[in-house]
Amino acid sequence: MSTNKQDDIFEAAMQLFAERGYDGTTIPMIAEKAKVGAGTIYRYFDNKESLVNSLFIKCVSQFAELLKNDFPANNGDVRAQFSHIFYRMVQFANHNPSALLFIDSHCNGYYLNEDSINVYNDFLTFIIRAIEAGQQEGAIRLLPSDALIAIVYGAFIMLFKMEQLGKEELLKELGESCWNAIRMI
Amino acid sequence: MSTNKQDDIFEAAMQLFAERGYDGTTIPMIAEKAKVGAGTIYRYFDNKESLVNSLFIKCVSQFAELLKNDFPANNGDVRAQFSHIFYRMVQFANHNPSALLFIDSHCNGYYLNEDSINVYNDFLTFIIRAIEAGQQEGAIRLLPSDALIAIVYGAFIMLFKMEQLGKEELLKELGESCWNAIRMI
Amino acid sequence: MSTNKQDDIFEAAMQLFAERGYDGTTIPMIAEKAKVGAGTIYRYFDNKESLVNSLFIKCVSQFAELLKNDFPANNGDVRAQFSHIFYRMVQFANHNPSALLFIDSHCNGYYLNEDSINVYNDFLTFIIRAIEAGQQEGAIRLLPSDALIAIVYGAFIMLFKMEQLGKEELLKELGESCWNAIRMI
Amino acid sequence: MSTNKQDDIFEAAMQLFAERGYDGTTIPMIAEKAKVGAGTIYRYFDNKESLVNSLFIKCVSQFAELLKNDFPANNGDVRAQFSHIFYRMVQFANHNPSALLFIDSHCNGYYLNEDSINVYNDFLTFIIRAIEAGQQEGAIRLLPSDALIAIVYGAFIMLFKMEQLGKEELLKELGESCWNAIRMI
DNA sequence: AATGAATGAGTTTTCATTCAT
DNA sequence: AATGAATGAAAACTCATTCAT
Repeated sequence: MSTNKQDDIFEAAMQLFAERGYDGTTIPMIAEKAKVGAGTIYRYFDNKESLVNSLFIKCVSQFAELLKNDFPANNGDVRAQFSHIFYRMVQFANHNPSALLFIDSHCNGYYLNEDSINVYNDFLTFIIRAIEAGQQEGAIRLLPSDALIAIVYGAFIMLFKMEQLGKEELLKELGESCWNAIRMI
Repeated sequence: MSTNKQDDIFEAAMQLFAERGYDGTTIPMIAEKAKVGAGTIYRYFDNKESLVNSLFIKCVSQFAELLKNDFPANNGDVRAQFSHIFYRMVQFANHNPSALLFIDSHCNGYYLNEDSINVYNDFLTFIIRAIEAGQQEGAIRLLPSDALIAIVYGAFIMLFKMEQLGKEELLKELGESCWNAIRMI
Repeated sequence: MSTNKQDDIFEAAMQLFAERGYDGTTIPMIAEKAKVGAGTIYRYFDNKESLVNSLFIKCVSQFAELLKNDFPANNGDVRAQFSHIFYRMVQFANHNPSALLFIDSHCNGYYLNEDSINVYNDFLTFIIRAIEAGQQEGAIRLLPSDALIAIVYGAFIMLFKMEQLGKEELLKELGESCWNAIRMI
Repeated sequence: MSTNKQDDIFEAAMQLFAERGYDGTTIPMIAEKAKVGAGTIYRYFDNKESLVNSLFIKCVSQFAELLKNDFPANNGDVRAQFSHIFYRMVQFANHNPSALLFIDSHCNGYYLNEDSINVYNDFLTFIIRAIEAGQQEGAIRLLPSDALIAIVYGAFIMLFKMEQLGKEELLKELGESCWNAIRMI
C-alpha cells in the first residue's frame, strides 16, 4: 500500500481486472482492495472506462519501456536482440505478473479507446520493426511478423499462465525453443 | 438459425461470450441474437451461470471428442499423434472459431462449476497422457507436460487470434515449429 | 391510477416535478408515487432527462391544443379571441393544475432539449400571432407581444399559484383587468 | 469579488440558485464561482439548507427594506404608495436581478425553514397592509389582497423574466396598466 | 411453450459533508 | 482560517430473473 491513492487504485484495479475481467470487477471491489472510498476513485478517474484505459496505457507503456531500454543495436546480433526481448518479457512477467495478465486479457476489450489502442499498436510496431530488421539480416524466418510474434509470445504467455515461468531451467529451454521456432534454418 | 431454440441460444451465447466475455454479455443481448424472448432462455437454463457452464461443457466436449476420435494408437508413431492433435485443433478452430475463443477466454472463469472444471481437466488429462506416452517412447522432451502444452497451444491460439491460421503454408510451418519445440532433440 | 404504466409515471412525475422541481425529485420518489418499480421507469424513458422532456412536450402540447381548438376566426372579434384564450387557460389550470405548474416552473430548465424548446416556442408563436392580428385590427395596444403575454399570463399564473383561481367572481374580474391592461385605450 | 468571503459565497450561491435552482446547484459549483474552497462554505454555513435559508432571508430583507424605506405615509395618496412600491420593485429588479429571480423561484421551496417563511410572510404582510389601507381609503378595488398582489407582481415578474423590464416606456405602461387593474373604478 | 413487461437487487456515479494539513 | 482530498450515503441506471398472458 503506497502513500499515493492513485497508485493504490491502479494496483487494486489491475489485480482485480486480471483475475475477474473488466466487467466482472465492480468499483466497490476496487475501492475495498485499494482501501479507499468508492467515491475516491472518481476523484482520479472520470469513470470505470477511463480507469481501465489509463491503467492499460500505464501497463503497456511500462512493458514497452522495459523492452526498449538497452535494446541491442542493429549490428547484426539478432540473437542478442531476441534474448533481450525474451528475458525482459520474463522479467516483466516476474515483477508485474498482474500487469502482464491484465494486458493480455484486456488488449482486445470493447472498452479500449483510441489512445489505448494506439499505445498498444506502437508497442507491437516496435517488436515488428525488430523482427523485420532481423529478417533483413537473414537471421529470422520469412514468416509474417504477426505469426512470429504469436509463436513466441503465445508460448510465453501460456506458460506464464500455467505458472511454469518461475522454473529456471524451463525458461532457458523455452527461450531456446522459441528462438529455434523463428530463426532462419 | 436452427429449428432448435436451445441451439440458437447456445450459438448466440457462444459468440457473445467469445467477443465480450461472460460479464460483458447480458441475457437480453443473447435473447436478441438468438431471436428468442429473454424469458425463453430460462426455460432451457436455470440462470446465466448455468448457461455458461452448460455451454462450456458442450464446447470442451466437442473439442475433446474431435481430438480423441481416430487418435492413433500408441504404437510408437508419436509424430503422427502430434500431427493428429495439431490438425484436429486447426480443424476445430476453423469450423468453430467462436467455440475455441470461448473456451480459451472462459476456462479460468470464477463462474465455472465443478462439472465444467472436471470436463476441462479430463480433456487436459487426455493430452497429458499422450505427451507422457510420447516421453516414455523417448520421442518428446522431458519437460513438464504443462509446459509442452503451453508451448504448442499458446503459439497456436495466439496465431488463431491474430487470424493467421487460415494461411495454409503458415500452418504447416507452425506445425513444424511446434513439433521441433517439443520433440526430443 | 390508470391501467397504463407510462401514464402513471407521467402523472407521478408531473406532480412531483411541479412540487419539488426536476432536481429535487428522485426516480425512486416517482416510482413510489406511480406504484411501479424504479426500473420500470427506464423501460419507458431512456433516462430522467428524457422523462422530463417527454413530459414537458406532452403537457405543453395539451395546453396548446386546448387553446387552439375552436379558436375564434380572425373576423374582428378580438375580445372574443382574448376570452377564448383566457378561459381556456383557466380551464386548463383547473383540470390540470400540476401540468400548469410543471410547465411554468420548468420552461426555462437547463435540462430541456431542442424538441421541448421548439414545442414551447411554437405554442408561444401561436399566442403572439393572435396578439399581432389583434394589434393590426387596432384592438390591442402596440406593446411588444412578449410584454402583453407577460402581463396577462403573469397575473394569471400568480393568481393560480396563490390558489385564488377557483373563485368565480375573482376570475371574471381578472379577465376584465387583463383585457383592460392590453386593449387599445 | 469582495474581500469578504461570506459575501462572495452569497453572491455565487444566489446566481446559481437563480439559474439552476436549489437542487440543481452543488456546493462545489458555488465554491468554484465564489473562488473559495468547498470546505470554506462550511465555515460560514452549517450546511446547504442553512445557506439557502440565510440567503433567502438576506434577499427578502433587502427587498423589504427597499420597499419600506421612505414609504409614503397613509395620508390618502394611495396612488403615490403604489408608485413607490412599483418603482422600488423595478429598482430592485435592475440592481439585483439574481436576487429577485432567486426569491421568486425559491419562495415555495420545501427546504425553507420557519424563519425564512416568517420573513417572507412579514414582507407580504407589509404589502397587504398597504393594500388594505388603500381599500379603506376607497382607492383600491375590494378584491382579496392576495389577488391584487398576484396581478401586479405576476405581470411584473413575468415581464422581468422576459427581459422586457429594461425598456423605459414599457415600464411606465406597465405601471399604468397595473394601477388600472387594481384601482377602484 | 414462449414471450417480454415488470421488478428490485446491485451497479455506476454524484455530491454534501468532514477533516487533516 | 482556509483548503481540497477523501468519504459514504444516496442518487441514477442496469440487468438477471420472474410471471402474467
